[in-house]
Amino acid sequence: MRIHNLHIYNTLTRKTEKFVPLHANLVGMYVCGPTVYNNAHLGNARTFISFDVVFRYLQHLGYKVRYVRNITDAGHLESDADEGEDKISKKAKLEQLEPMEIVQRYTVDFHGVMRAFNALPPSIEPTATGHIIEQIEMTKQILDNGFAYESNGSVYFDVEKFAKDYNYTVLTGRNLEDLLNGTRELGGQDEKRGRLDFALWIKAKPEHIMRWKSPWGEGFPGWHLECSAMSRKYLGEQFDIHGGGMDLAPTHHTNEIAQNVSCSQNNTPVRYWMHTNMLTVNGQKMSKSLGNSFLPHELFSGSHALLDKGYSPMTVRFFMLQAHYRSTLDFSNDALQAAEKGFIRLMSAMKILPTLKTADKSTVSIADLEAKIYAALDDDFNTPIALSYVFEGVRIINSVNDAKESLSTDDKIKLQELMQQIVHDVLGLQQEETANTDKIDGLMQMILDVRTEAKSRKDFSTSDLIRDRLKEIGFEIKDGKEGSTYSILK
RNA sequence: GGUAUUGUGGCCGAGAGGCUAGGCUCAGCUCUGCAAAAGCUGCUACAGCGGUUCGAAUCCGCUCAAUACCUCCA
Repeated sequence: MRIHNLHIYNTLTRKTEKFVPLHANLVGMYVCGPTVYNNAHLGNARTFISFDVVFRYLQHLGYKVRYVRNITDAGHLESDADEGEDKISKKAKLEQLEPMEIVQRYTVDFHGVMRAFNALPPSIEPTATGHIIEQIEMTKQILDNGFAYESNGSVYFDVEKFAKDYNYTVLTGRNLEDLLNGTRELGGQDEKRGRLDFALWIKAKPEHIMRWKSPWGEGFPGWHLECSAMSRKYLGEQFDIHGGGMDLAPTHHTNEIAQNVSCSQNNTPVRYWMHTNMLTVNGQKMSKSLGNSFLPHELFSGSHALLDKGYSPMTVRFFMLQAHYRSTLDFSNDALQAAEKGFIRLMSAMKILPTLKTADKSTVSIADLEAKIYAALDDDFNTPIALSYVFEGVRIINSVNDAKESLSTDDKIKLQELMQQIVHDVLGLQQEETANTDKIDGLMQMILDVRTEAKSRKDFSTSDLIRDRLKEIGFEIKDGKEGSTYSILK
């Protein structure tokens, strides 16, 4: 276990607090996953990349982490007022497919996107439809505890009753009265008693495809319930970290807490709530409904109208890590361009690091650099600051390579370990080169030898011709003190 | 309308009462046959107006602007 001093910003307290897990060395973390009725867009990806770094860093520190991220494959209605159609069912009807075909298609898509961004798979990825029994049991328990009521085959959570015994708005700190006033009036024939009440179980209309038997008739679970039931099942009545996008805090997470508390009577089901901020486009939130969302493949290929060219998954991951997870991040061509250059510089430094020559003494302090990087990550996963010090490392590597600074053998090993662990293991950034096979390498070496020979004869027209022609094909030549090297341009 | 949050140099984006964030761009220099790369140096910063303080981009107040939530979204 690494000695550390991790602090996490907790939405519950609106403060950055020292992280102390419930059980030493073990961490339970739940993150709200996607509703698989559509392609995942980049905003979704940002959240999961942010939590991927959290997961990776916790593991790096030596914790045994159980990371649960659900797949919502039922119960998510079009409106939080518990009206409208189930999103999956709607899409299924639209495309004339089985709901499970929709679920399968977009789950596969989601996993592909996560893999492209080098996000580690969670420890458990449970689905809502796989936990109907748990959700029914939980609904029963909440009913028994008196915080829900049945109405015409549906079961609703009684928010105002809950608010008498507990703090319903702990997470957002909002005033309950304001919420009540801000919500629309209930219609005359409404099944709900209170304006803020939400469904635990919803009676299926005759045309509804996805339905299960329950003590209250055939129906399906409410959206908020699955996360409560599954986090409870796999992480217990109280666990360490719960995460999700900021837009989930006021409704989804608030209701989740109410369900957990009313079910188990445990006042604090989650100790640290983490919320990631939104990805914006021209200052506006990227969202499916606004129609300004980017699909990952549009970004990789550059086919989106707002882009000049494509950007690789690792460039995008690097770009996202240059902003803190609790800040909005604006998506633009210029910003991506800058990120791409920076990322390439980082990766080429990583590549020359093992080849550096060592000296008797170091002129730089690797221990200092290490301390600064860990201090940044310990401060609420501050990846932009950590990256700024990683670039200090890049400067050191390049300077040593230019013989302007020197490294002892020990320090070189230390720097290699540090860069490897931070850049690859924690930040999840990796070299992404087009197939660099041995044959290409041998061929290029031969060409470079011919060119070097020409240069030694001061036949610069030949050496320049070789360089220019190779560049046209997509190979860039760099002449260094120790000879020429090549890299494949994208 | 209510409730929040934010406003940093050409762009992105950290920080946060006194000490160069960083990346990209641009200009100059060093190195190099040239180029590229790399290193060094420099550039118009902290929305506006007041206040607290020896000192504020950082705290307080007001104004302006933007965004988010209150309705589906990570």
